[in-house]
Amino acid sequence: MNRHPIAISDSKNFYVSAERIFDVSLANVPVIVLSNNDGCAVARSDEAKALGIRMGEPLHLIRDKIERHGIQVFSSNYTLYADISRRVVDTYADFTPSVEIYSIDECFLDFSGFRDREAHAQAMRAAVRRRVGIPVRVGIASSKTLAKCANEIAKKNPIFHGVLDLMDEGLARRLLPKVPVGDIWGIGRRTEAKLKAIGINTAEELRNMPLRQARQLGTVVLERTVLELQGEPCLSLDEVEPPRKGMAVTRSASTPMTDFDTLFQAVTAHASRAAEKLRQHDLVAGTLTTIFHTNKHRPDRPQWSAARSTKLTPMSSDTFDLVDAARRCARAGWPKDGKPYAFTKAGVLLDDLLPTSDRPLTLFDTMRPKSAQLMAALDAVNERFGKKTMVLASEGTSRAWDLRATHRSPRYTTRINDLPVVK
DNA sequence: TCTGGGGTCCTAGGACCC
DNA sequence: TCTGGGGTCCTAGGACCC
Repeated sequence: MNRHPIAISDSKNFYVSAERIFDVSLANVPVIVLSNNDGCAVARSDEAKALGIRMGEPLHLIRDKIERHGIQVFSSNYTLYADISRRVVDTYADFTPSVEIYSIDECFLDFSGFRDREAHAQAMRAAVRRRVGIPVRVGIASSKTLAKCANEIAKKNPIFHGVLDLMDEGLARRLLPKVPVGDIWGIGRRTEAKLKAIGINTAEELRNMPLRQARQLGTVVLERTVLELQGEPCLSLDEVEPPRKGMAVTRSASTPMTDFDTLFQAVTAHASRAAEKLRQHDLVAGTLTTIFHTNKHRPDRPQWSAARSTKLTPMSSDTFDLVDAARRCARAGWPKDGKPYAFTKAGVLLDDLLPTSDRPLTLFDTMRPKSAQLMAALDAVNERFGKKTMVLASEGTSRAWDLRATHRSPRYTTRINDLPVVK
């Protein structure tokens, strides 16, 4: 089989490493970076990990430790991290023709064609260290999942000096029995438990699992993981970033929201931030959803969660439209049974995103059905398709026909399905 | 009035990732 | 008192149409 080496390079404790670039006094001391709301630790230096600070640990539970050990604490600075990330990617690009950005601190790299892959990876590491100041580790294998395994092993065993090449089957057979099944990319807590229940505890054991059984236990996703562990690539290197499908603005509230006005304010703020984000990315949204729920960490208190969606017609990135839609959704989800709920989280989700330039023609504005707008929309269709055409509002309703009668339109009438697809 | 199957689209929920 | 935020993909089941 023709096996192309894929590398994954990830930055060590990325947010912490980024902060350290600008402050040498942070070297060799415990450092943590907090989540958006300063709620919990999302990045930890090795020293902080050694003190037992866990990923996602709430700040209020570790105040003691911070005090006692003089741990340096930072709020997250995503603008900075994004900039550092871009510089790291630029450096990778000097070492391979093909880079897939997987996350803010990880890239998959095409490593085929290099005679000494390990030396090449070491040279790349040194370059990133020198030019950007970030330590990275590299795993190499014939599939993404195996490369992630290699990276994981290199991360935990200093003897590899930050680079492990698992293209060699003999080496893979020696090392994979030592990788816990839960450490494999794509195996989360649920699947780990299911696998352990049937005696599969390591990467080596998972790789030998019958495909049919894998599919039955964990759908095609698990089946792919097994194939990938066998060295058969199922996930290709994807250089072009796929268009985004949805986006979200959600926040936990420091003080619970118990009355509707307070929730209204939160939803309003999130919706206008969401509108900003849309415009930043030159997108419009077709669907808006609001969500809010009570504190799941307090099951002793009355619980409520609500999610309500609405279609945005026309598709929009207009702050006013989004705020308006979000408020309507929130009102629809607000509890009516009079219990004293304390909401601690609210959010606005946007879906069915399209680039602004691809915004489809709006034929009927259902919120404000004015004949002038209707005729303007039809004129836009005519102009676009170069023929006299009238489009039905939808098949199976008489509304379009009624409109046609009302306006005595001289235009032709065409089924919506017969029109060219507007993308 | 009863009986059928096939296809598509949509949605909710689960699981996972960084 | 205080417990992150932002994503993707897959499946099952219902609605609807022919």
